[in-house]
Amino acid sequence: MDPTQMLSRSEEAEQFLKQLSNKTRLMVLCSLLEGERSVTELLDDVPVTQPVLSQHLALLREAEFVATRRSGQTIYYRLADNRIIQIMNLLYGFFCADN
Amino acid sequence: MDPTQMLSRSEEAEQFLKQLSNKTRLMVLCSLLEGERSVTELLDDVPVTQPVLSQHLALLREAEFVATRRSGQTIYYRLADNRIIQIMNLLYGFFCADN
DNA sequence: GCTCAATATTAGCTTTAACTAATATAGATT
DNA sequence: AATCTATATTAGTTAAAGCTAATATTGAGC
Repeated sequence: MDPTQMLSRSEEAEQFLKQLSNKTRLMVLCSLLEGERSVTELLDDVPVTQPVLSQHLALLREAEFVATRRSGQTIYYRLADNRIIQIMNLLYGFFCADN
Repeated sequence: MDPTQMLSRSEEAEQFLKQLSNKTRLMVLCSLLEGERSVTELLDDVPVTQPVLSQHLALLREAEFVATRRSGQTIYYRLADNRIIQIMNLLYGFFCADN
C-alpha cells in the first residue's frame, strides 16, 4: 500500500478505536447490543453519574456509533454502526464469554 | 452480568483497546500481519524516528501483543496474540479493503 | 405560566499519552 | 580494545481525555 494512504488509514483506525477505548462507553455499547435503551435505563446499567454518562453519549453520537429517538422527554439510544456491532461481539468473546 | 464483573471486564477491554489505539502501533501490527520483521525493516514501513518506534515496540512487548527473537544485533518482531490478529483483520476490512 | 423530570452542556482541574532530544546498551567488525 | 550498527531507555515537555461541579435546556403535567 502507498505510504500516504497507509498513514491516513491508520489515523482513521486510531480515531475509531480511541472513541471505543473507554470503559463507560464500552458498557453503554454492550448494553445497547441487547437493544434500544433510554438514558435512565442506561444509568441503571452503567455505574456513572448522569452528566458523565451524557458526555459519553455525546461522544458516541458525534462518532455516529449510536442514533437517538425521542419520545416525550425520554431519549432512546440504539446502535447505528455495523462495525461497532462486529467489534463489540469480538470483544465480548475475548473478555466476557464464560469459558 | 453482575455489575462488579461488568466493570472489571470493561476496564480490561478498555486497556486492551488503548494499547491498540495508536497509528504507529497499528502500522506496526499491520506490517507484522504479513510476517516477522526486524526493527530496521519496520522503520522502512512505518514513518517514524527510531526512538519513537522503539518506544511503541516496548509497549507492544509489555502488552504481549508481540514477541521477539534475536539474531546477532538484529531483533525480529512477530505477532504473539491471536486476539490481535482477529481485530487487525477486522480493522483491515473496515479501513483498508479496497471496495 | 410554573414546576418537575429527563437529558445536555460548560468550565476548570488532573491524569495519561505521545513526542523530542539526548544518551545508553549490546553485538559485530577491524 | 576501538568503532560501527542496531536497538533501547530516560527525562522533559505538550496535548488530549476524563472527571467534578455547576448550570442549562426541553417537554409534560398541573
